[in-house]
Amino acid sequence: MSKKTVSAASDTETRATSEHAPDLRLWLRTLACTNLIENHIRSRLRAEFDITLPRFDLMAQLERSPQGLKMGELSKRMMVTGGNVTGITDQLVAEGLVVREDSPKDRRAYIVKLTPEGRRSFRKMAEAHEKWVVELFVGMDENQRGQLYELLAVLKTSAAKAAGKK
Amino acid sequence: MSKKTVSAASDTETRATSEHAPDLRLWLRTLACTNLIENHIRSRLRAEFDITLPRFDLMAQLERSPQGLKMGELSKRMMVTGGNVTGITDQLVAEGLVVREDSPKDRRAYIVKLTPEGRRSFRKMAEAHEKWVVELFVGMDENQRGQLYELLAVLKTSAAKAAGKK
DNA sequence: ATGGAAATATCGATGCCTAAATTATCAAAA
DNA sequence: TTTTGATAATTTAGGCATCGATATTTCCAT
Repeated sequence: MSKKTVSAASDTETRATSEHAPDLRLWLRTLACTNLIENHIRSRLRAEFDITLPRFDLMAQLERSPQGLKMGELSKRMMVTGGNVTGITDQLVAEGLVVREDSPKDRRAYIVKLTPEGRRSFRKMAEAHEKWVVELFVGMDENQRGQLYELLAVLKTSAAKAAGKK
Repeated sequence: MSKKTVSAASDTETRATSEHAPDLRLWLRTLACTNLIENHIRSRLRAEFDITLPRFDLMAQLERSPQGLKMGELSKRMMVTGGNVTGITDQLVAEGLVVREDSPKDRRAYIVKLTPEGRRSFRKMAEAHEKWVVELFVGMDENQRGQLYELLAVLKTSAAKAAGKK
C-alpha cells in the first residue's frame, strides 16, 4: 500500500512517532516552529543587513538598557555562556557598534554600550526585523496569539522550575 | 515609582519592551521557552550519556526510518544544511553508531543507517530523554498542553507560508 | 587585617552551523 | 552522442556555542 511517507517533510517534527508520549510530540512541534522562524530571520538579517543573529540579539539587549550592561548580564539575558558573549562583543567592538567601558564600581567588570553608530544601525534593523516577525505570525488571529502568549508563560514557569531544581 | 525591572531576568525575553509589537513579544517568549528547554536537554545529554544534541537528533531521525535516509533527507528533516549533516555523520560513523552505505539507485548518494549498537544506544537515551521532556511540561495540565499543541500547528502553518514565499 | 570562597571576564579546545565553492553523477534534450 | 542543467554530497572559511581552566578582583568570616 506504500504509505510512501508524505516526504519532503523538511521538519524536525518528523522525529515524533505515534508511540511517543504526547509531551514529546508537543516539544518537537515547539522546536520545529522555533527553528523555522529563527532560520528565516537569520537569513534575512544576513541577506539584507549583513549581520548575524547573535550580534543583532546582543545589540537588542543594549538598546533597551541605555546605561549599558556587564558581560555577565548579557550572558544571563541572552541565555548563552560568558565565553560566547566575549567573542560576540569582540566582533561588535571591531565593527565600531559597541564599546567596552571599565566599570567604576568593579575593576573586574566591563560595561558594554552601543555606540551612536551602533544605535543608529540597530534601529534601522529592528524596524525591519519587527515587520518580518509580524509577517510570520499573520496566520494567527488576535485571540490565538493571546492564548499562545499565555500558554507559553505557563510553559516557561513549568520548564524553569523543572530545569532549575536539577 | 521605580518599577525597578524585576531584574535577575536571565531571559531572552527581556529583549521586549512595552513599545514593541505584541507579535515581537510573543516571538521572544517562544524563543525563551525553547532555549530554556533545549539548553537543559543538551546539558543532561552531555552529562549522562556524553553525547551532543545534534548527534542525538540525527540518530532519532534514523530510528524512525529503519530503511535508512540519504544525507539530503536528514538535512531537510533536521532543518540544517547539508554540510552540517556531513560533519555530524562523520562523528557518528567514527563512534560506530551509524554507517554510510552506497545507494544502489544513485551513485552520488549515501544511505545512512543506525548500526545495531547505535540502535541499542539510542533506545536507552531516548527513554531518559522522554522522561526529561515530561518533567519539563509537568506544570501544564492536559488541557493546556492540548491547546498549545493546536496553536503551534497554526503558527507552523503561518510561518511556513510566510517564510516560504520569499 | 587576612585567608579563603565566590564572582568577573577571558582563553583554549572542540564541535556545531552556515554560505559558497567544488566534485561527481544523473537525466533529459539537442 | 554530447551538451546542458539540476541534484548529492563534500570541502572550505568564518562565526557561534559549550565546557573547563585561568587570572583578577571582591567579599566576608575570621
